[in-house]
Amino acid sequence: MRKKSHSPTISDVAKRAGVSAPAVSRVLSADKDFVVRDETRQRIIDAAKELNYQPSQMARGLRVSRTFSLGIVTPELDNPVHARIIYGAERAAADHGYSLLIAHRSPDMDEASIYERLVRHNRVDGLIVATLQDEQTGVPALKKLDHPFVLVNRKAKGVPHYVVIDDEGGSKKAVEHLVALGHRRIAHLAGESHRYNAKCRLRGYRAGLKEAGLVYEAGLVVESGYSQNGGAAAMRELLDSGVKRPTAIFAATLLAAAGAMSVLREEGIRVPEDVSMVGFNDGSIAEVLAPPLTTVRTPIDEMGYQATSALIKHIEGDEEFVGTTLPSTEIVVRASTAPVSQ
Amino acid sequence: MRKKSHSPTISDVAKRAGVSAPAVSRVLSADKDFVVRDETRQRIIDAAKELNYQPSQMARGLRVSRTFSLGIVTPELDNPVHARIIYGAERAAADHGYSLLIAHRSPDMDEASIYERLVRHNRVDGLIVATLQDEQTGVPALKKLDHPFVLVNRKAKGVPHYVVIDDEGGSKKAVEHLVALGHRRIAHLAGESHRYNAKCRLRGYRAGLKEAGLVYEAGLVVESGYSQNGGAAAMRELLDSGVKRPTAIFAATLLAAAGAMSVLREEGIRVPEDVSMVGFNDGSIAEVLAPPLTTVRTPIDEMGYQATSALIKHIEGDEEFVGTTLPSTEIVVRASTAPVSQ
DNA sequence: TATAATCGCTAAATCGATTTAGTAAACAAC
DNA sequence: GTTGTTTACTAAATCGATTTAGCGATTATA
Repeated sequence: MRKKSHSPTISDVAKRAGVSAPAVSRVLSADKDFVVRDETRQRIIDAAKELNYQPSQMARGLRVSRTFSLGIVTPELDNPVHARIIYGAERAAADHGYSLLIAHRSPDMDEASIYERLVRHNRVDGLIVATLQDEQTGVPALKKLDHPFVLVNRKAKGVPHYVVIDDEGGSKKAVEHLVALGHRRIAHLAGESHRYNAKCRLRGYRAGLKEAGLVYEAGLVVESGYSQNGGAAAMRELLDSGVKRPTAIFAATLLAAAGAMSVLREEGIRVPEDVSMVGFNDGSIAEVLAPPLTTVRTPIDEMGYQATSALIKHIEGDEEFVGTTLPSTEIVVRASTAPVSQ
Repeated sequence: MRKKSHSPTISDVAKRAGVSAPAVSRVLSADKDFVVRDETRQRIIDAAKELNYQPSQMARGLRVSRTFSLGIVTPELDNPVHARIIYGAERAAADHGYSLLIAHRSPDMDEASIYERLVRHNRVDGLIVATLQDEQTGVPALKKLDHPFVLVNRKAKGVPHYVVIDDEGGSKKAVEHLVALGHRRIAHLAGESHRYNAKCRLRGYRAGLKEAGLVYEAGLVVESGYSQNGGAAAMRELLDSGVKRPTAIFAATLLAAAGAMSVLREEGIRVPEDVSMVGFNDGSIAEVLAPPLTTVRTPIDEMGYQATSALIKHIEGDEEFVGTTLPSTEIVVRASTAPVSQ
């Protein structure tokens, strides 16, 4: 009395249409090399529809050695940036008939073993690597698998399969925005220096300064990491460092900006009257901060979407795969930035 | 020249161990009814290890009609609450050797068709329904599938398979906290009245009032929904309504609290000096608000974990499945609550 | 010594699709 | 009228596991 009603199989459809199973298979997969009379084709299609036939991906996959599933490896599931990458990836996968399997990597877990589990155990057709932790060990591990993969949100040496946002360009825009408001002493709360995004954003910051004819001052750059606590600590460090106080700050992330603002508030330094603040990557948090935060908005979900689409194309035989940098970034001006005083 | 090196199959292992494929299968799956000499068993285990053999879930699934995968249906992937449910679900799935397939439901998508796609197309063994939208249509749709499922974060009539947090108890604690601080005019920014969680939290609010001997005043409850914009609008409505201003507010969500606080700020009403604020569900945002928000912390990821574990047990033949309400909730006191003034 | 029971395994069927090879029927060409 | 082509399909093999049925060898029982 366990299972009574199975899903209809290809033979059920074949029987109903009065043909053989292969005929059904080839008609439904629109095989060009298979010649059928229109009438037979129609019978098959009708039968499939009437039974609401869905081919078993398992049986299909067993034969063609594919699972039609992709694995996405992500740290910090509750980080909105990663959530949006997954969101984009999920849409792309669904659009192409693939399913998306998520694997969370907690910081203590071995990177390589997660990749291996997805490829060997789950047999995913491809891997979406959302934040590769360590280029030194991660990239060789990925390459050794000899399986299609794509890097999201970072590049790595010798890996042509990546999709990133324009961290550098966006950061430059942030600086330009501040410069346009008259700021000339602009600090940067930077991510950890070994991180890909951190490097790009720092580079963009420097490019912005340079273009405005401002000199880079090492004392105005403090490593904060990406977190709110890091942002707070870095802000405090900056205030205590003895350098002349900046009139504006560009933080490497939204959370770091938020953390920095809470320190400023404690110190009685007003935003934006005394100091303007810009954060990187937009998010709903930006709106509820006091004051609402000016940010650089980036196409995060688009990044997930494009990476996944490209991966699927690659899996399905499209040999060329060129890395993509999504250009569109824009400043979302809120209340945390204002013209420099006096 | 396509694929050279396949993953090792059961026959590879069998050959290497000098036995038949079934022997390998039964030894590796620790089949009690299969009698082997210890030496043969060891040869098989060694061979499997040497080849790094992983059984193909596809072949296995085809035979036993299971995919060893679960589908989780979630709205608003970038909502931290849902992210944490997924996080918990992913861990539970991994712990039991299942994989987790995520399906995002955007508000415009038909609920039933997503369930159906997961069950019919992806053939998941079970469904984790994280926020059922509409009880009237959703529950019959789920039941019609005749497939194991579990409701997370809400109950529904006639569905014994659910895991929820203690919305009511947590809300009561929020009120108790405020009462302990001397507040007697406590408002509630409520979720939409048809939502499960909203109802529970309102009930908890009323229970808290009652226990403190306070009378429920309809004018102090405003429907805000769960979002920051909703919280802001409701706050404004409350201020404009003409009722005597409350000294404390319990908001149904963290975001609603944040939105409400931004309105208070605009109006020059200080938190917590003039009004105390508590939000439901903790999250990192709480720490960066001005002031940092007192919240009710709930075991969200635990909810995802337990729901998934229970679902798997159910799939694997455990007939009994009793709904669970996770008891532990606690107040996280931050700077947004203070003793009532005068 | 013949028969039964137990041990330790294997052969073959099966799951539901795809793919390769092939075949019957209709028609054309020589 | 035989051979060759084309048309429209089908039979059988296959993917990699599990499961059912069963078989030869050894030990126990009558």
